[in-house]
Amino acid sequence: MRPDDLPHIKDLPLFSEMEEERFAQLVEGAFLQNFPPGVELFSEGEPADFLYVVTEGHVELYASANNRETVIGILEPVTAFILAAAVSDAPYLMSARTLDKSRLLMIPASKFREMTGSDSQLTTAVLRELAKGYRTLVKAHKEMKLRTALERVANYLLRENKRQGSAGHFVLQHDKRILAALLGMTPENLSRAFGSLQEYGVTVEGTRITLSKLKDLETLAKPTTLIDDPDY
Amino acid sequence: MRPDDLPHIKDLPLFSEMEEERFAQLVEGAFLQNFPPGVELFSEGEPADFLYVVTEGHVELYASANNRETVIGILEPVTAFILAAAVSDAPYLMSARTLDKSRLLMIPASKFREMTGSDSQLTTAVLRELAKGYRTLVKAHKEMKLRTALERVANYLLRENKRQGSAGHFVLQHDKRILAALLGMTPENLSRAFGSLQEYGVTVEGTRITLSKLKDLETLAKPTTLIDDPDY
DNA sequence: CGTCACTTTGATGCTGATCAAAAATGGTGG
DNA sequence: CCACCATTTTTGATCAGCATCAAAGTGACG
Repeated sequence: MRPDDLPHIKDLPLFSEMEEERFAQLVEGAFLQNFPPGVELFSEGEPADFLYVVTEGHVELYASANNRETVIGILEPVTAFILAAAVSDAPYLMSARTLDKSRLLMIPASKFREMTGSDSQLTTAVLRELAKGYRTLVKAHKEMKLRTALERVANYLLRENKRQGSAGHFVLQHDKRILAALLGMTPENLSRAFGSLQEYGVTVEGTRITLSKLKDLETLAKPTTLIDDPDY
Repeated sequence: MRPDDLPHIKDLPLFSEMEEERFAQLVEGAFLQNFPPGVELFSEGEPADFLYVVTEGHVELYASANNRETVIGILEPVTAFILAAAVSDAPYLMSARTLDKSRLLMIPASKFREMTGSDSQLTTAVLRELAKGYRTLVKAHKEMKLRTALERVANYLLRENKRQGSAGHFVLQHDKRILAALLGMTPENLSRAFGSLQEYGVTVEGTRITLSKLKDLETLAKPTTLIDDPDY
């Protein structure tokens, strides 16, 4: 691991409160590794050997059953993931693959569990982080059960617009195929959804999105802080 | 609060490791209260003032948007709920109501947060409990995105059969209306799903269920530990 | 024993999946 | 830099799954 990566990682909410010495201890058995796009990091059902942190690139969490596959979430820097499995010493419930060229910190789960047992700063930070992750997942679950596919697309566009500076135009961060799975629909359906949203001022040119009738789109989407606000 | 309730509660995984004195401190500001069925305990969007523990009865966690309502989970004794909101000092993302006559421990969230900051036994226990809750939710989310309504019903029946002793017959624990919402479908559809499952050996007489062709039902349902095993 | 909520049944229509194929895009090697 | 290939995206046609609306049947409880 490059020494100049460390400060960057130490700044994570997860580690920032730890004593330097404790942090050094945690990280000494860890790897910081580069991956090309499309690499499978782990597969659901495997024992959770590592806790991961994305520091560059993007990671897709996905799950399969019955010949179907769906995306549970997409992680951007800087985010720790698979915390619950690592804490519980249980099998991964999701698989993970890199979407882009990515840089990941891999902390052996046994070491991590050992340290969460003894370092209360760390335990508290992990608890906060996991609580945040839990709430994110509740929102995703609510969205899935309470909204139609078209509403999910509309709200996704509104969230992404806000996230990229509320300029009224932005760039899709992922392939439409992956976006479709994240939104719980087929690529064909997503394409048609974009078509239907034209009358609500949505223009799609490749990955470039323009929202020209925000009001109308919001009337359709009916966003709510209790699903759409990432800080809530 | 009745003094003889305390030992019962102290036995919760959440509290069992705490020192007696700390536990007394936590519980001194708490209420242990009886509720009739159908009482709304709190509503999504409200600040999380209490952490709850069901000690008797059943509690339904539900959420609304757009005139739609869905059930996120149903809790039985003895379970702490709404941990993430209490930890995060954030608004509830779900509403809760009693389904039966119920007995609930209500711990002021501020007190709870205060103590998780200072008692590392408690912090660790909360972390474990929350990690378990997170994994339960991941399973629910996967089920929702990866299975059809009929498959969800079939798998629910298999899980419930196992939970009630694998006798091949058992009793539905909730109104079919509520069960339908939990499974992400309408009551009409659940009724029809039961009809379709007759050819797989499923008999429904009121709340009494009999499974006479387990093999066939499993062939249809394709249960997997990574969704259906509560201990995984 | 009447009322109210829950459940079932039937008819119909919308939402979204599937299948097939054309069009667009992006990366690669010549 | 261009031609080619593989992949992604779009478009069209069709179908299955599930919701909705309406109404009858059932059961619990005052």
